[in-house]
Amino acid sequence: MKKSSTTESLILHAAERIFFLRGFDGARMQEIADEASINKALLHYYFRSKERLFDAVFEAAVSRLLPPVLSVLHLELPLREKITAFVEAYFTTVLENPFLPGFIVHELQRNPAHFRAVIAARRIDVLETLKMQLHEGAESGIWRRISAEQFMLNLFSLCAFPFVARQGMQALSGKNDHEYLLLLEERRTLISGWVLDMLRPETVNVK
Amino acid sequence: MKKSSTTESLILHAAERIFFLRGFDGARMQEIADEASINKALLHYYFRSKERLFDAVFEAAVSRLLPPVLSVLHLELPLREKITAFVEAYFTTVLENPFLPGFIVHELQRNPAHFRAVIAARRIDVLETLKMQLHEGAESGIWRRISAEQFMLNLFSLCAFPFVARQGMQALSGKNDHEYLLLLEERRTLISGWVLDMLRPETVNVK
DNA sequence: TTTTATTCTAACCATATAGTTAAACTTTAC
DNA sequence: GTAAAGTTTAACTATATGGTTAGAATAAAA
Repeated sequence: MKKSSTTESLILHAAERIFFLRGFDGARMQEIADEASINKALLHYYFRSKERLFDAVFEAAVSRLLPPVLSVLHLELPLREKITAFVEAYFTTVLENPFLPGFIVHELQRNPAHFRAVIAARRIDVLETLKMQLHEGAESGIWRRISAEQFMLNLFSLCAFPFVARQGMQALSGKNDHEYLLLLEERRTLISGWVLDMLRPETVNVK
Repeated sequence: MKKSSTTESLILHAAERIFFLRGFDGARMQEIADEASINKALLHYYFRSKERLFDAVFEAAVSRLLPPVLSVLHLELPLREKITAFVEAYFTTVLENPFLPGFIVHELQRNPAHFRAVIAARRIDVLETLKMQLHEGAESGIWRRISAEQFMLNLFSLCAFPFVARQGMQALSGKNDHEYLLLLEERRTLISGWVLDMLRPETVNVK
């Protein structure tokens, strides 16, 4: 049973490349088979159907992105460090899988229930810890009052959107792939500062 | 030739609903025909092929989003007002077409050249004016030094991502449709403040 | 070595889908 | 009112696609 496991992961990796690139509807089983250099029937031998193969890929994708990224939000860390840790975790993970965010975002639209199910199954609660921490910070006057939801949206937006809309941003900015990567690396060092700026208590009339 | 123009826009609207929801690959010509309550052959009579019909929808979509949103960036306005105007334009447009951002983002991934072509054809240059304005602001010490690209990314990210990843954010936050809309309306009033926070010259050790 | 279970393939099937055609219906022009 | 042009439809075609099957090749067990 040595061969089976390697073939299975061979298929999974090929399917991942194709599904990441084309989404569920755009992907062809034949193309996945070709990508894996195997017969199309073998796909069905290992994963009964296109749906199941896709589910496996999606599950793996979510597993690769969410845990490393969301777990830092629960750590016992000052907000400042937590933000930096989040940004680092996000960029590290996503720079290794640049199509991941777009893939997930598209599946979010295609089949919202799918993602909900995955989230529910993992009992993920991102906001719990964050809410407390932000509340405390606001009470003690260190941070501006902001809902955990808006804070999360800001953090996610600044990190994820440049990947999700990469092609569009490149088109608008005229940057080539290399230049855009530099831009992303620069962001990696800047985002946590920006997020903290948004948290700083409002200064009175900076002019 | 009265009927033709109404039928054409009837088809376009139906196609828009379906393409927005399912993307090019997920959409079926039959479903579009049903949505428009017409015969499938009529789609081909008005728009030779699925590709052409999609192109028409995409062109219309880009036309609806980009001009109102990007044009404000060229106005002779102080940065502060410009940012507010941008956010207002974005939310006004997108709240009327909630699937627009996701649709464009997906097409960006599926066929990057398509968007590039549209941008090129319109000779859009978002950064030109912005660069000067940010440079002047930085020279005079009013604003922090930041590249126009990063600034644009920040602005776009904070506005667009909550729409693009709406289903995911709702899943993570547990908000229902109505609650999420409230969150978006709240953002609409907050984003320009945040963007300005990110622009404010770095204060020395706020602790 | 022989038998059995597993892994893999070529050829096939059923169906869904984009696109076509020929004819009917409707509007416009005269 | 009639002919021509434009619009719409039912029925059809060709093909792409997900999935199946029967059997070959390979590995494991005896």
